[in-house]
Amino acid sequence: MSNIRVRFAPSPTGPLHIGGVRTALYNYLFAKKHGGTFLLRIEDTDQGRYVPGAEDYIIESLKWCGILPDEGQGIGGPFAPYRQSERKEIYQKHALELVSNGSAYYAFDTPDELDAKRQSEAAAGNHNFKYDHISRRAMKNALTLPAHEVQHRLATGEDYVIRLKVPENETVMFTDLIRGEVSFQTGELDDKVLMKSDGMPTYHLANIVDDHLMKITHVIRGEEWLPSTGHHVLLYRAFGWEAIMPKFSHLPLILKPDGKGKLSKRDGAKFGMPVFPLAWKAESEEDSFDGFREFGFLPQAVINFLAFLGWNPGTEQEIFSLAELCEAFSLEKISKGGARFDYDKAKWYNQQYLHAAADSDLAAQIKPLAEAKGYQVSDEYLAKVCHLMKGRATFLSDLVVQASYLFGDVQSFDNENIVKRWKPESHPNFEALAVLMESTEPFDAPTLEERVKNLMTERSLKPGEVMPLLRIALAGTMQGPGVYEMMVVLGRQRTVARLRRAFDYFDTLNP
RNA sequence: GCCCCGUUCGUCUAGGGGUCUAGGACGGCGCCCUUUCACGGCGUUAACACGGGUUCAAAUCCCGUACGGGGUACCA
Repeated sequence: MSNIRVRFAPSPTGPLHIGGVRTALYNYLFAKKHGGTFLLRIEDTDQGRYVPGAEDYIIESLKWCGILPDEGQGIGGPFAPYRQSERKEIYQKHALELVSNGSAYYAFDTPDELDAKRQSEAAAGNHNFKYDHISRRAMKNALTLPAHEVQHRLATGEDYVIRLKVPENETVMFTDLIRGEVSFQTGELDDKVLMKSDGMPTYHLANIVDDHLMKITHVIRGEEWLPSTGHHVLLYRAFGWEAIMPKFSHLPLILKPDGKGKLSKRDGAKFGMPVFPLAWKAESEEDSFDGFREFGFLPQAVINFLAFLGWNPGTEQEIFSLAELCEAFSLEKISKGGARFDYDKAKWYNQQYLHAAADSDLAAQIKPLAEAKGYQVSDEYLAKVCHLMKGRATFLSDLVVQASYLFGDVQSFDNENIVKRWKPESHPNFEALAVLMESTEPFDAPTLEERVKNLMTERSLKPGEVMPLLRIALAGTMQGPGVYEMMVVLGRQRTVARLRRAFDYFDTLNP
């Protein structure tokens, strides 16, 4: 067991976005590759954005994907609690430590005052007001106020925040495992709030403290965090942890299919595809979504697809099981540029996995779908249907939807093709086929094929004038599995009855 | 605006100075298989953003420009 430790640290503000799932996946793969530990931490420091149910959703999603954490919220472990709202005192203590060593300071400017300041600055032509080493000299904080007044304000319970005191003129540099050296001039960085007036830490403080305390060795997160990593390094420095801080890797973003910006929850409806792993039910229709699972995706396919969205092993193999991904994964092979969400590729992966899946496994998975449609069939029968249909299905649901005629009577006939092909005068020939079916023994595909071919020869019938009509009689459509295979699955009784009924119906179209 | 990051076929990508007349996959197109639809097989389409360097040699290294993305909150 190596001491590699990584974390997935989502915020429970709603359903877990597919980009978040990929971040979790890469963390999981990296941990497994190195025999390390993958942990789940819930970053719920924003009380205002907390959404009930989101935490369970996150865990359910990881479970569905098969990438459950080894440690963390919902699992437990030596560094509990793993929910940041339950670690308030820890952050408070650490923030105070920074205040006392001069790396942070109290500030009393209210949100309203800051807004007003931004507006007045904007009116004066400065559109990028920052609370930084220059502007802090003119604000209400422990750097400008006399010590006794600061004490008084604190003592009387006035609202305050603690801000990071960013040095004026330094270069802060770190090595990103994906991007190489990245550096920032501290003069460009603002004095980030570390502790909010409600007593909660901001992400910036909490993630540094927790990553250190939880002995995280590698931070693998989205690119949206790259710009604030300068602050994070400054924080490690302020705590005296810079020499042992985690290695950073910033993942490229997943972009909209049209490439215009990062993929967002609204893109699902816009492009007719899922952007969440599982369904999410909110109060409004607009905020409720179906997930990959509800669309009929297999989790293995989603994982394979996601793994390849921004990563590539450098070989020409495209299909990878989770275990193979763990073996092949490396951070160095992650690409730097953002990757568009390629839904066609996702569907292709699903089709590949569907095709390769065992009939019985598929049967178990579509059973709820079949039952929901009111179909009452045995597991064995379901497996036979899967065997017939899986080669031409993209989604799990296709196995049920496209095979409706295997579960019940034909719902609609392809009348156009019937009219084109059916000749009432050959009804006797088709009746002869039905009679043939009644006696064919054994009732299997090779035997049926042989007998039908013999009969066609005897009566000088061409396959083209027989097979399409048999197909339509059994399935109603010109599409589907082999005619003889369908007959076997339907069984002798249903086949014969269905044929006779259909031929009578055909007569009514072409009298 | 400012800061950070990025830029190879339509898309995901391989490529880490010569083996690149740039490889694979998805998509598209065509053919074969099959008197269904798919699967499958074969073939085809199509890219190193631009401009300067460095070098005997650059898709690969450096600089600039353009374009794209991200960040710029008492959100994460």
